[in-house]
Amino acid sequence: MPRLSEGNHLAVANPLPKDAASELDPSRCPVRDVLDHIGNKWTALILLTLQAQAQRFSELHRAIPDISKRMLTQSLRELERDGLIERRVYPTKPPSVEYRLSSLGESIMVPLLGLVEWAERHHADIRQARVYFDGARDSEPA
Amino acid sequence: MPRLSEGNHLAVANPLPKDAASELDPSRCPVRDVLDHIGNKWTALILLTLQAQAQRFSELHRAIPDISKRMLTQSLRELERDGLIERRVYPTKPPSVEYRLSSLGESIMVPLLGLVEWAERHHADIRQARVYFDGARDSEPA
DNA sequence: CAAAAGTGGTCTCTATCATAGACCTACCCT
DNA sequence: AGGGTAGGTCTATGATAGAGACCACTTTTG
Repeated sequence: MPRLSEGNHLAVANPLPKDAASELDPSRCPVRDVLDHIGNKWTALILLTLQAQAQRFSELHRAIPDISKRMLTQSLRELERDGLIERRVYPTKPPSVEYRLSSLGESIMVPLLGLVEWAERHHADIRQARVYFDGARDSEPA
Repeated sequence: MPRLSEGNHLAVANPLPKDAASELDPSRCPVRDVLDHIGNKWTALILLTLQAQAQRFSELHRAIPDISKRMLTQSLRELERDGLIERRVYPTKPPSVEYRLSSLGESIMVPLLGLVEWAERHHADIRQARVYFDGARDSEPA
């Protein structure tokens, strides 16, 4: 049967909604751009920590002990570059650096906290699903 | 300087017991567990694609052309293991496999779509912030 | 029959990236 | 002068993502 006679590079044969199609293009897909960043293992964690209050580098490091300084620096730079946090240097005796959410950063907290809430509410379900999945694999009949 | 309580870490909502060790353990932190997964570059994209409609392996691959089969398989397994999607094998002539959101998977779409909406709404701000950040480095005023 | 093509993957190789942790400069305290 | 804190940078290394070959099975086509 003649399927996909069209030569489109996207090759979407289904009448998918427009938002699904736009997500295919990484260069102009906001979702991928944003999600790739906040999904970066540490970024969301940093945002959530800063949401409580502005914090200094070392405070952040203590709050998230299992991040390396290098990754903390890198993640903070990225968040700063994206305008989600602000970096303020105070010319104190040893110059202290404070990181705080920008207004843009605060605005992302709303959906992000929604996800956090979901995670807390359904984490047990996920763990249970994993146990079942792994168990079913083990006792899979031949 | 304001001393941050050591147990702050993400548990903004709950009063944290002195058992800070449990917070350090990523496998026990629902937020990290969940975010690490849905932030995994492809997983959120797959969920969003499946949200439109249940799809087969090849359909998914066509819908997300720039994922390799290997990563698609791996991501689908992970999502299945976490109970977010269901894998149904139909014993057709060439056995066809259909992936669809589970009820748990549908429930995560609510906060996830919130994040998507945020991303679409603020993507311009982010890009602008990046331009400013990168430009400010070059033309740093004295 | 033989070849092609589609479905649902697995396997291997390689380039990239994150991580740990050593190191560094500057300042303060004792 | 030794040690501690602050805010990082640098490097070696292990894990990981990505590309693409390969596989078993089946239907279609010549």
